[in-house]
Amino acid sequence: MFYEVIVDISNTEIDKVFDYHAPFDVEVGTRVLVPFGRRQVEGFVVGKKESTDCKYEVKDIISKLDEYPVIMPEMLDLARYMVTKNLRFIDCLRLFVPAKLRGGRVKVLKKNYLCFNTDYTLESALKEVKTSAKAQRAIIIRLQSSGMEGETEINNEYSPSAVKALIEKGILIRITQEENRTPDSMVKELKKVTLTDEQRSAIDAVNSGDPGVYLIHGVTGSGKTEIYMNVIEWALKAGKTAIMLVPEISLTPQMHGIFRARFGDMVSVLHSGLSDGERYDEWRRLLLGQAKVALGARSAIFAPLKNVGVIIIDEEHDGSYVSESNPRYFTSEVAEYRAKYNNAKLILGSATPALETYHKADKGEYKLITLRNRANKKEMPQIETVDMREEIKMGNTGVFSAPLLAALEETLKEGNQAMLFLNRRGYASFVRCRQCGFVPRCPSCDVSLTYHQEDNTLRCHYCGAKYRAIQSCPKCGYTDLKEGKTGTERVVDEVKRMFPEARVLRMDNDTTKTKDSYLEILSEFGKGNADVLVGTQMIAKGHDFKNVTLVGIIDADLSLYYSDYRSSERTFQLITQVAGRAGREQKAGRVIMQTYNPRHYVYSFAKQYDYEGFYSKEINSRELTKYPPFTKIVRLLVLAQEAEDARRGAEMLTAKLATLKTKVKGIRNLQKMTAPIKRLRNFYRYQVVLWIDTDMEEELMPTIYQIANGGNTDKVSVFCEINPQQML
DNA sequence: AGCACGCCGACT
DNA sequence: GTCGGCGTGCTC
Repeated sequence: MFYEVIVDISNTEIDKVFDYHAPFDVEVGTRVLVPFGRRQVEGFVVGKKESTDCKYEVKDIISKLDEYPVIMPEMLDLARYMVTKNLRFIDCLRLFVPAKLRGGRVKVLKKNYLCFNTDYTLESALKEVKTSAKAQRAIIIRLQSSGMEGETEINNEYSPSAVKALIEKGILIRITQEENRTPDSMVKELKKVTLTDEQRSAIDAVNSGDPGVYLIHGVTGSGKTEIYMNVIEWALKAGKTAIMLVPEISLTPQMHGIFRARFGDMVSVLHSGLSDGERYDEWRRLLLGQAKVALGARSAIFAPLKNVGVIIIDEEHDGSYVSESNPRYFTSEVAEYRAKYNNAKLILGSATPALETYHKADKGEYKLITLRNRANKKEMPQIETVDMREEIKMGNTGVFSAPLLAALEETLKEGNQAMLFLNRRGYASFVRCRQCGFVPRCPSCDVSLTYHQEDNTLRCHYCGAKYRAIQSCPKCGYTDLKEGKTGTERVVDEVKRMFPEARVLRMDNDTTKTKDSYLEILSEFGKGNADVLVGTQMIAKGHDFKNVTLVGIIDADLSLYYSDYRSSERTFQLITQVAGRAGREQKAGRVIMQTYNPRHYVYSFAKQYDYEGFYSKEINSRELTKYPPFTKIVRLLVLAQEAEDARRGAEMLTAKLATLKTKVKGIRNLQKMTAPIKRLRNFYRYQVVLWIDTDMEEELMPTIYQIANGGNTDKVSVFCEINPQQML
């Protein structure tokens, strides 16, 4: 037999099938050790055949590395599909398998058990040991009744020597079993919930419906999680399995707890916080069918489950579902592929669906289920806008408007909590000399540096470089420096200045460097050990604090100013999400939103929680301007150390694409320009952007990828993205 | 990716 | 004279 092997080396040149021979049988999907050039490497068997047309000398596989295939046929097909999206085969395979497995680093946790030998009865066993051997007699009595217990437990309770003696006599038998390391979760009580009519009919619609894609559009607090769990239950009852995806940040211990309480050992949790060992164990439980529900972030879409009945993507619009680097993939595309393969249902849930998703539901490609009411019947908090231009006219140039300040004071007086949201970290976005206008910039990037007060540094938010803050202008020596736009640090400062007795916590990229720190901050706040939580984006998501009665949005316009076709959509989603943090339980909440642009349509729709209204306005303008979902934007990013190389690379690509544009139909527009950030980490950046008809993607992309990849040289690298999340 | 082959500079 | 610099080419 001949075998097709993909070697475990992530390099485009080598990312192809190599034929090997083996005197023994190897199943497709197994990892093997093969001779490769003058060395030995690991590889994956992806095919099997009777003969080979290989012109080289075909070498023999050295050995199998797994007892059973670790990649199922479905996943091999998936990898072949992903290869058409310009991904390397090996990078896909690596996604499917825990890192622990590769490089022969698998260590299975083993545990010894002691078992009473049933050839003996209690009496006959006791006869074998002297009456003076108290420990041995006690162990016999204990094990005879319990049958089997952990060796370490018995050793600790009695004595290892007694155990050893009993094993030697043959009264006890030692059994070694493989153990799974189970990640900790807060085990929640299984709450009996009564479903609302809306939830009931949503569940019925999904469970009695055909395979396909369902969009559950439900306001925050409409009880989507309950719906998901019911649908999963239904899949399990039908003998199928389920995948549940949530944004990385919402994978809190509470979330595991809810699922563990409902599904017990059937769930396997996969997320970035797991140790290699834990991840491997959870993965293996899925592969071996010991667990049937995979709960996790983005990468859990690759869970090794057979016979998937339902895939759920919660908070479908969340940006974390698009992988930005290395193997770039869209979770939703992979999910649709797997759902189709398994004839399963794909459920997308969100309070603010991505415009493209809602558009598909609108066209009838997806089945739309709408939940208009919160499960607990509570009203959504009132959103008030404050016109910051008026504040300035009245002489208030501070961070907080008068209404927000008053609301903050009231909240603190009543002993409630407040959340202040500002999507900009640091203290001030830049510093500028008032005399000569000098602004410190990053030496390796084309951006200005952000001032961080906590360690008195100037930092580049793009490459991470840190410099000592300046006291005076290095150009003219003037010491009066103006600070740029306010960041979270400054907001904390201001709150402390205005309310010295208030306890303030800050949550942003700078305060959550370790993987657990964000959970720590949230739990501190949840326990009531702080009155105000100031934070970026990351405080916006799915955490319920019952004492939060005020949410302040410091600068609502921030996400509106990005020159990005999605900026309105993002702003709408962000406001809705942040607003949802106020008044989750008994207490009523209010939201105060500061803006310089109060008449922008995003705000009027967001205030009314009118997603449909926003959608129809926005979709119209997308249609007029021919932006997604009416086209796909393809961006080729060209990077080089020398500006001239990057420019020439972009020029060459533009020429080729322009020729293509004249030959095929479906390319609407083509532009070459410098990237919005002209230089990053010492690389000059140019981009070629093209707008292609949505239905032409499959036809055009292979050629476009080919052109893009052809632009790579020893000096120039080209990256190709479809509908990039943000164009830096 | 790695590892070897290969063809030019300053050293015991 | 050699040791070693990293360019380039190949891997079933």
